[in-house]
Amino acid sequence: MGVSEGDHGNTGGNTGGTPAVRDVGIHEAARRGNLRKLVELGVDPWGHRWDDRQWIGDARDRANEVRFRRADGTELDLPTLEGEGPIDYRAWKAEHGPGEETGPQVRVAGRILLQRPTGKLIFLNLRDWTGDIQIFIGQKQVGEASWKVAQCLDLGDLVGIDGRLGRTNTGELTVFAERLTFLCKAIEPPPEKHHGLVDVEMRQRRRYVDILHTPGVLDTFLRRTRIVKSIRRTLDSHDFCEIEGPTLHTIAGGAAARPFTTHHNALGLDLYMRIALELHLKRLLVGGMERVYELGRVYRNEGISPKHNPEFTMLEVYQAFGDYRSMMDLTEQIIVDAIRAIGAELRLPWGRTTIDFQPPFARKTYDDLFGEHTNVDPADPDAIVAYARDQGLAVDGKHPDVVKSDVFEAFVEDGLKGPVFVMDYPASICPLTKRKAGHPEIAERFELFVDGMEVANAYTELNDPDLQENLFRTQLAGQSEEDSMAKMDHDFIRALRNGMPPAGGLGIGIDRLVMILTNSPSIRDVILFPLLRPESQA
RNA sequence: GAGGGUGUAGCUCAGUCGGUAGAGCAACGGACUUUUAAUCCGUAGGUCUCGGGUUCGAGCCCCGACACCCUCACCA
Repeated sequence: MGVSEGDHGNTGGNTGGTPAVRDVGIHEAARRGNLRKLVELGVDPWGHRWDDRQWIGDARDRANEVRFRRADGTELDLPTLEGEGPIDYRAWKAEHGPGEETGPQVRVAGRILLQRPTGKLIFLNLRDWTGDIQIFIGQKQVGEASWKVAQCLDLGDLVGIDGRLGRTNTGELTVFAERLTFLCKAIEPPPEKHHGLVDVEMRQRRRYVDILHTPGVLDTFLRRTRIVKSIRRTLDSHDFCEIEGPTLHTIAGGAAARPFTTHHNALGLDLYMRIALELHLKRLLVGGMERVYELGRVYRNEGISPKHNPEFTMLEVYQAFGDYRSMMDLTEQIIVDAIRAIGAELRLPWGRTTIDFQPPFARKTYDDLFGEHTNVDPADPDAIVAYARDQGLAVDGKHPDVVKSDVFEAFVEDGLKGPVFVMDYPASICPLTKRKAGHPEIAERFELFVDGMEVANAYTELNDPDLQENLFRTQLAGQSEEDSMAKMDHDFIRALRNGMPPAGGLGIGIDRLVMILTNSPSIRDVILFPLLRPESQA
């Protein structure tokens, strides 16, 4: 850094919360200098209420109100920049004059992204979350007080502008400032103005900078909120009610994953962060909440990858007297509604390809896909084990259906472009699922795959308490207890003994759905604050 | 957990064969009332991620650590 406090003489003695002992970089020193000048002008550098303004996007929408009034009283529309380069608006005025431009009064606020001072005139590019607009600040036009404030502006500061909407000589829509109101100082400089923040690690650690300066980031996260709102709207329109279940569990049930552990001091109780929403929602089915869902965070203590974050958002839905086919229709509607909610087409770009979400999505059985992709008879366990061994998969000591599942995951799932519903899984790997009538070896379960990624998972829910208890007791061969979904939960069994209506249940990984709908290659592109190791404080 | 890659100014990036650390933007000083990544003149800014080693000499070679990215494994 090299610039110590004394060098510029503008950090010492500052009582506005400046850290007492710290090497202040040249950028911070300059900004603190401007901050002090503002204070000397009697301006609060941290601003005040300014909520009677309009969005920049709304101001831009008033562009058609900017008109040219000729001396004879007639009004003309202005030429616009539609698709073309800059316009020589000065020449246009000379041609159509004499006259003057008129435009509506606007009040906007935003962050200074670019500054182009040209002597007694400053152009700003101002941004709020609805868009950008150019500001014209002329020394004569804006008045002495505002001009003095304008001399203290740094990139990244927040300002409010009162002025008239108009166009500059090049035709650019601009607010011609009549008053400048300072709203907040930025002590840290923004990133490089052409490229923004590029370093992936810094983008994640300083998401506030990323959202502001990396193109498309704000849009992706706003789309995420629209998708989530749309999902709630779709479910609410079918009379589902949203609940909040416990996130601290004494038994980490409902899925096969390693949990995070935690501890309650007063109770002296070790607890798990939930890995799924399932078992409590089903208890509510027993309790008569016939259509119920939760949209919330679950935690899995597993590896991190472009498709996995330790905490992620899950939707689980349960519908009394439905089954997995009801859930298939609902899944389609949730996704199609969400795509419409973000104003996208049903044919969505995905990397270098597109994915077509025109319903109905393909529906194929597990065994059919298994046979298509492996040329092995899905009903022949010996052939499957032999195939798995040939392909180098570990088979020793594993239940044949586990081997079949391993083969499916290794050689079928990745090839599923989708969207495709994979239906009817081997019952032995689905301990919470009802068996198909007349086919006890097949579970009424589907998973929705898009580009090899599991996006949704649904069952016809198992509601036979005796069978459920048996499945909890029977560990599958080759599965360690901690890897198994089948963790005994006596209270859940007791709930089933009170009678759970036959039902369909559905789980959707919200982060993955958002990835696909926003064409984001990594789950960390759709999670605001993904887990990172702490920054070293050196 | 295994393998590969990256780490240089506030930011974005160069850095040749191992021989004095570079640019653009940002910053500072100056000029400029219609600019568009404004322009022009000048100035300042570095623990080359960290720690060892080899060498007369290391941003560069070797060893180790840390962080992030990618692939694989566990998982959704």
